[in-house]
Amino acid sequence: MPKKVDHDARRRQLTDAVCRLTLRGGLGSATFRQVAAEAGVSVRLVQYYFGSKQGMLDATQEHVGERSIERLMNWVEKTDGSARAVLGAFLKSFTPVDSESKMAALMYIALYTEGVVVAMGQPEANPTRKNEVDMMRQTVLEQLRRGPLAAGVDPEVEATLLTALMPGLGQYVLDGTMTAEVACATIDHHLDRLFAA
Amino acid sequence: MPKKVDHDARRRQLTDAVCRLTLRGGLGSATFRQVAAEAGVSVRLVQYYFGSKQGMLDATQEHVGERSIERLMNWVEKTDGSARAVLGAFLKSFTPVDSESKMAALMYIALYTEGVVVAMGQPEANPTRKNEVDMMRQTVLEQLRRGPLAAGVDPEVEATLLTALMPGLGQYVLDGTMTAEVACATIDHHLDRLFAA
DNA sequence: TCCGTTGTGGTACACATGTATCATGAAAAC
DNA sequence: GTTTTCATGATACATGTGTACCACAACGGA
Repeated sequence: MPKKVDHDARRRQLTDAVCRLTLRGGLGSATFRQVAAEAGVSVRLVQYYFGSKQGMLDATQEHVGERSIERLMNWVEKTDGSARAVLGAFLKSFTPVDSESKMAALMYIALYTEGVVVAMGQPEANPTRKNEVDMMRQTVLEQLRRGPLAAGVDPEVEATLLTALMPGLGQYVLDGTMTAEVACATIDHHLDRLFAA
Repeated sequence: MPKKVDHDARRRQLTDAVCRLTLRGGLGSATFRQVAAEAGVSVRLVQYYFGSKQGMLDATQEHVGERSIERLMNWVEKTDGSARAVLGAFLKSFTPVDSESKMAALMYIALYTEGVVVAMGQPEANPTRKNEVDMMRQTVLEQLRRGPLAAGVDPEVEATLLTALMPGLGQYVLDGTMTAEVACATIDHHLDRLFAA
């Protein structure tokens, strides 16, 4: 095999370009030509690595997801390990605080919007999203069950509520409706109510 | 002036076509030619009524917003007028239960996604969205203040939390992650906690 | 040394899109 | 009845898009 080339590094370089372009100008700006120009390579190359445009978008989505998980793990490791702290770190990792997480949240919104739309016609056609959200809810549920919870708190219902709270907070921080600090404070306030002092 | 024509009716006919097309196939399907074909008119006509494509999308957004408000008013009028009931009706009106509200939620997501993206670069460039969310939060806040609230409930913080909760619930119902019943039950559960029995 | 596989560039093609232009019908105003 | 103004139609145009095709460079194996 000729020409030793780190395939994964190349792919990451290209998906990074996709992210930067999407950040300014929206998903519509992520065209083959623009991506090639942004990454400083030829159109043929991005075509070579992803085959089709959908392949490019899929790879980008996957790449962003991996980085989000890494970021999440870092946040969780810095806690004292209590359910309250771990859950707070977990939820706050979905709030766009720096440029990195901003990009992640934005890519999440941009990429999944189309998915939601096309999934409307044929239900059960897009199982990836459902599984992801279920996993998120499951994680929240596990931490809630570790307790100690305040009296009368139902972990199942609260897990659903917390999971549903995240997209809205992310959106509002992104578009400037509220600051990241307010979003985090809202999370903390609610967690304080759920957990026993 | 010749040829009596109900301009508003025509515009509504066209924006309805935009909605139907967006429903299946996403916003990308809402092209001049497709809209014209869906509405059974010529391309020139839709061009005549909206000028540019952005004008068409803006008009659609406005149209969807008006219908959502009408629907909301209907829901609120059916309540007993208590703060708890009005707030419940208000929040549930954002949950996509039938095809009408599904379309509204989906158009909301599809149309505002681009707005969020372009607003990232220049903050304060998209005041419409912020004002809308602020108004929603203001409405929630007013109802919360009417009480009676449970002990230790801060209306300001709870208004923020409730406002942020809506987009997520809407999304999850749309993509099939949860049913509309679960979403409404989650809202009720939380409101029961906030309001004094 | 030569060869074949792999990586990369340049470019052409078919197509869809937004918009502009030209043309026509239709009805009110005079 | 003529004219003017509004509403609508058909179509042309420039552009940007995804993708396919052809050519070549580079490097590992024979």
